[in-house]
Amino acid sequence: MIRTRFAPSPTGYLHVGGLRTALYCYLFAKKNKGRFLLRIEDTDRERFVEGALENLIDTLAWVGISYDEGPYIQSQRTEIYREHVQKLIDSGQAYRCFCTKERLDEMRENQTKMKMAPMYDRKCLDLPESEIQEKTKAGEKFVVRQKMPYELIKFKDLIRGNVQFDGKTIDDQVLMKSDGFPTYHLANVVDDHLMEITHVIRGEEWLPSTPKHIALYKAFGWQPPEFAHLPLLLNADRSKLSKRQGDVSVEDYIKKGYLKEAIINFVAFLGWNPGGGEEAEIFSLEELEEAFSIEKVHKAGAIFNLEKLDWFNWRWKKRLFNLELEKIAKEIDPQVNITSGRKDQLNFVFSKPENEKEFITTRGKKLLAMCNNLLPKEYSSDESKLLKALVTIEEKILKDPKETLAHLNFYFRLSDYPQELLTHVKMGVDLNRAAASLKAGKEDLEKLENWNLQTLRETLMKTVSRLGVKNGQIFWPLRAALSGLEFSPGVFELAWVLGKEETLKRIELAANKI
RNA sequence: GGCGCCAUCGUCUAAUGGUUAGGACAGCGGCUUCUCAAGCCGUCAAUAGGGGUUCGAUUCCCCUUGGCGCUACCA
Repeated sequence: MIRTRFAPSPTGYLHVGGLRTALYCYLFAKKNKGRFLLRIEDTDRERFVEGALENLIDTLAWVGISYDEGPYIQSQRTEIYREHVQKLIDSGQAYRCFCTKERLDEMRENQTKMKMAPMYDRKCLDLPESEIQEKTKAGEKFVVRQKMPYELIKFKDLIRGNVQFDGKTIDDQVLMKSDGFPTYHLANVVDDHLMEITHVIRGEEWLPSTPKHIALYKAFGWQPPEFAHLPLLLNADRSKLSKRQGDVSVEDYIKKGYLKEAIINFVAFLGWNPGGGEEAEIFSLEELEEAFSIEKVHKAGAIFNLEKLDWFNWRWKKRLFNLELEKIAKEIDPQVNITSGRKDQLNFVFSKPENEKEFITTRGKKLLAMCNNLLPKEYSSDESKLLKALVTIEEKILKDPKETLAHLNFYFRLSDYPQELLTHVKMGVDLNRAAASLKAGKEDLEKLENWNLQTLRETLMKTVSRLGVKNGQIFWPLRAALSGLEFSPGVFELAWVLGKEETLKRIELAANKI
């Protein structure tokens, strides 16, 4: 039975690198029908942050990564570590060290000066028992250090292959701090063994510590688990992803409105991909569970590139929204014909016009819900108009609901605009052309009785052919007249939302400007 | 400094001892019932350098270079 764990220290919020580690641990367990557990490594009391644990748990739940066991809290297990370190002392594989911080600092400084690697000089390694008793009785503080074996330590990393370190170059690691709390190295090894972790999947920054851990397993007489060291997530300058160069906490991205699907998808593909020539990139968590394999994880670090995140986010927004639209359409009209002409772009053909109307209403209400409290109340007085208007700016709302009002205002309040807006040099629309187009458009629209998207399009296309000009030469002045804006939805949509009366009024107004 | 890890387009990456080295993002260009956007199509763009092994290497090996990580009573 495969067992993995995510073992963060609650020193703040969940880091995106941590999220990816958690995700890979989770995916590996799922893929292999194993179990995934959460363990909180809070043995550093100085770095304890109030609320960090709750935040961590909430964030994991939000993205949909669930654990089968835990959370286990290391600070509640200190007795276990104490017992275990005692075994190591008894068997001579760890020893008490009474050296003061001052002595250690001085020692390291000297070593550095002499171009030597700073390492503990083992002053306390062979302290006589009597002296230990004496110092302890006198209340002297001490730590427990691991007696690092001076031998070659080899192991096979699932991602990196064979790796080896010379024990002689590795410091006698502190296992137990003077405050009675274990260090990461001890607690981690003890817990991983006790919790029967089969695969330790963690960030690459732990690779140099792995020989210490292997030595510890050996000292305890335990079988070490498999190790897999994940490539780092990087800043744009290729340094380890840090707060200084942008947002690193998952919560920051949640706040910015990124979807969990997008965050998961993006992070999963940073350092991993399904391989085998697979070119699809949009994967749900469930699909990732199926596709994941640790062998396909990269060795090199990956830059955390927000542009790609934005793309994933957009794809997921569209996909999720379309899924809902499809559901709504089918509920309204089981006979509805849905075609996806373009990527992520659905066309709905209903069997009855009433169904289409209802669909637009429901669709509009959905959009309204996304930005409701951002709109002035008076806009709701003509609900039908508001809902239609929302549908015409659907994509903008999906992009950023906070911007809805900016895209919507002109439907309700036409602001004054300069005469030149009605012209367009590139399309060959001067004032004369604009005036003629407005006049022709108004004439044809006045005659139109059945006012809908379809008929509006037909009518105005006829206007174009009647005058024998290019589309834009008719549409641009009309669109400008109806919106009073440089950018807006298309002219058919505008006329459709505004209704006949308001449409003609706005065209008249524009014509009077010339 | 010591120890270790890593190296394909700007970025994320695919593939293979023999390919026109593929895709995606970004960029650029174009298309569409007008503008912005979206979408579609196209385009630019890479095997760090040097040695080997081999008929042939981007792929395997070595060196160099570069990048990164670790080097705490932090994790």
